Amino acid sequence: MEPAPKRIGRIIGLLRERYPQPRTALEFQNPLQILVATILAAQCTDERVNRITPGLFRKYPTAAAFARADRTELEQEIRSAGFFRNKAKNIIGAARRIVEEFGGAVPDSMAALVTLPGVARKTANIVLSAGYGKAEGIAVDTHARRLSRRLGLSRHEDPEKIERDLLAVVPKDDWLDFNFLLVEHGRALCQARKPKCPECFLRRICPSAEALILGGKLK
DNA sequence: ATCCCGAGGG
DNA sequence: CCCTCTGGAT
Repeated sequence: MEPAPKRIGRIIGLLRERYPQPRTALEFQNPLQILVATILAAQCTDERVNRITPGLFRKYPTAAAFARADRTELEQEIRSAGFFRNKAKNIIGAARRIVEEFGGAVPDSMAALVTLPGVARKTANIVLSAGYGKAEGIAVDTHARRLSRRLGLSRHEDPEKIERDLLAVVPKDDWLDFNFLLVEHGRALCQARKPKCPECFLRRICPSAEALILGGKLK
């Protein structure tokens, strides 16, 4: 295998070729909406979140509206996303802090975002990139973790350690899109259960597919 | 390490 | 049945 710094350029080039418009599948129109949608997306498909959010954003158009929400009512509205008690509590708690400490506007820095309840680096990175077009880091979710490990970009399990490994090899100009590129590829081919290595355009530079090639199952 | 938690796929 | 879905707090 080539050293990571060399391979990463090829990987990103091939991913960009295949996924020319990398972006989140979550539907949103402003930073507050991508924040709420990302909180809801924990351990839940984007598709399911997108079924909930249109009605939610109509009913709660601002942080102040979420801050005033009846918790039990909100729990029922987001129930199908799972973890609904924690998520409702965090959405209301984050909205209240946004109103009280940030003048009603979702903060646009990592340091401020991670002070919101229910928001850690993954969610903050998504809000920064999708909501503000900024990148202070790279979001490491279940897809980014799985693909980073399969591609040999990190051996760690802990998302924060994986992010450090990624930040060390991914050129800064690619930080903004890198998570979305991995997620799109994770959904299209590199699924958790049955990755489609035989038809994957990365198979020749992927250690995981390489194992199949050497085993004679692939070429 | 454990808990939160519903829904769909295999 | 078990695994997975863009995690975070205790």
